[in-house]
Amino acid sequence: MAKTSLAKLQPVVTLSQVDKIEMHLQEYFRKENFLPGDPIPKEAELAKAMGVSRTAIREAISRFRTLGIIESRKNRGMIITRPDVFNNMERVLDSKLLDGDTMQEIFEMRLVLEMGIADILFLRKTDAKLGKLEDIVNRDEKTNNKTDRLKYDVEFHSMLYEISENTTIQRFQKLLLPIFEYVDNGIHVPRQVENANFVSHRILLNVLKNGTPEEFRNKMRNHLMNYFEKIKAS
Amino acid sequence: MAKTSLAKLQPVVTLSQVDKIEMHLQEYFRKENFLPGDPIPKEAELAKAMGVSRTAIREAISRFRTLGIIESRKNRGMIITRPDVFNNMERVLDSKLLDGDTMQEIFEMRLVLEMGIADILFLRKTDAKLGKLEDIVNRDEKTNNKTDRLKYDVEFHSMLYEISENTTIQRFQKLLLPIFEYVDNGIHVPRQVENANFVSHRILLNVLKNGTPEEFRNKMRNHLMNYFEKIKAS
DNA sequence: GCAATGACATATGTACTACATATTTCAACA
DNA sequence: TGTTGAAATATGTAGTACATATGTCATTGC
Repeated sequence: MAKTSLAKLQPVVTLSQVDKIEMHLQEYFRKENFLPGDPIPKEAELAKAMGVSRTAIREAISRFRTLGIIESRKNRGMIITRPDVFNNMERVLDSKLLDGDTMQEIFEMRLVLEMGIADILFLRKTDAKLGKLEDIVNRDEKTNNKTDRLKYDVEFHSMLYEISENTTIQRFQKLLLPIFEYVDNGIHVPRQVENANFVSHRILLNVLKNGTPEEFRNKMRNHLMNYFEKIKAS
Repeated sequence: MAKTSLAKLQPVVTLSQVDKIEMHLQEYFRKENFLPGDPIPKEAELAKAMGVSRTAIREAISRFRTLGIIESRKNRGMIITRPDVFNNMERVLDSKLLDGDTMQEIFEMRLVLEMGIADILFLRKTDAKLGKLEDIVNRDEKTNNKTDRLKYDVEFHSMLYEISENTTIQRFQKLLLPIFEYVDNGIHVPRQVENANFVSHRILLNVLKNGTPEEFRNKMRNHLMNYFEKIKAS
């Protein structure tokens, strides 16, 4: 037999009935310009209109519900809802089914975000927020308890995201926190007073107060250096 | 009536039967240490074991299928699958139900990623990849066609993500491309030969070849300046 | 023997019916 | 007028039956 490349003619995909219903509904919602809050037809009506059983309709609708596009209030009908972009990622992450490589990549994504957020921070920083950040740094410097310091580390970086005022990025970061615990395993470094190059939270704070985005990015890079060293190998 | 804050004691949430089944299954899969590829019990068996109808089981399973955690092959049973982190975000984005603010925030996230990816690029760049990037720049510089230049712009930035070799970030970026078209609307700037500060793709390429991550970040910042100007107002 | 054919078992997909349950509506009643 | 309660409504759950695609295995024919 000749050495053929079958991979290219894969997508013959036979759509199931429910798949088709899902597509039709999606199209319907869009064409009729449904907006969040709008009620959609009853299950029975949809079933009758599309000539299929209520069972199939329910399964299709169930998908939209899982995606957060539709909400159904018992006995009152269903409405379109505004989905959360990262809605279901939570459950996927929680499933512990992601492979190590993906986890590692997501971890990298966090590093990238922290490096890149500098400009936004300088655009949005306020005295109030900087004050909160300073509180965290103060408390951090006062403790020697290992778990406390870990906690303050998380708080510090979370606060940075909060200063960005981008709730989507914040949400993403919160979602990812459990992953850091997974990947962080063993990497997390103690306060590095011994390392001359180490950039502390205090330094980052001061740069954010009086410095420039460029400075901040460079300091942040040093602050996260250990992680970059770690991923270089991968 | 006193001015009370009822908001805080909302979460009395009555879980539906299917919700409970979903939780139980999730726990079951984890405790039994199911891995991708493993077959799970038949619907009928699950229904009997949990003392509920097959209907309810099917709806719970349907959620896992929507999330990409389970795959069912007709008449052959169901197996655990490795979910894609951004699996269903596609459908959510496609629903056009996200509000403008969220879109804007996602757009910002892209800027942040592009700014922060410099270090990874320098860690992973190869001559082959740089060659491809140069090809794109060459073709870009040769054309004056507006749509072509837009195409090359997308290609250039996509190629950067590719150089990062982080397929998760790549996937995320591809997912977001349609959003850029939405938000980009009217912002997208023509080749700015007239602007002395403007950093071209050619410059970025050269810095990536012979410069440092710090330089690259600064150049990239200038390259994306127009967008930052735009978001400042928001 | 061995390959082709076909019957059967299996498990998911779809359909239909019935009833449970929570919410709203609205009329009856004190 | 305000309360109560019955009817109507629409989703949630249960159960049954059958369709359909896949795999198994025995039968058939060369």
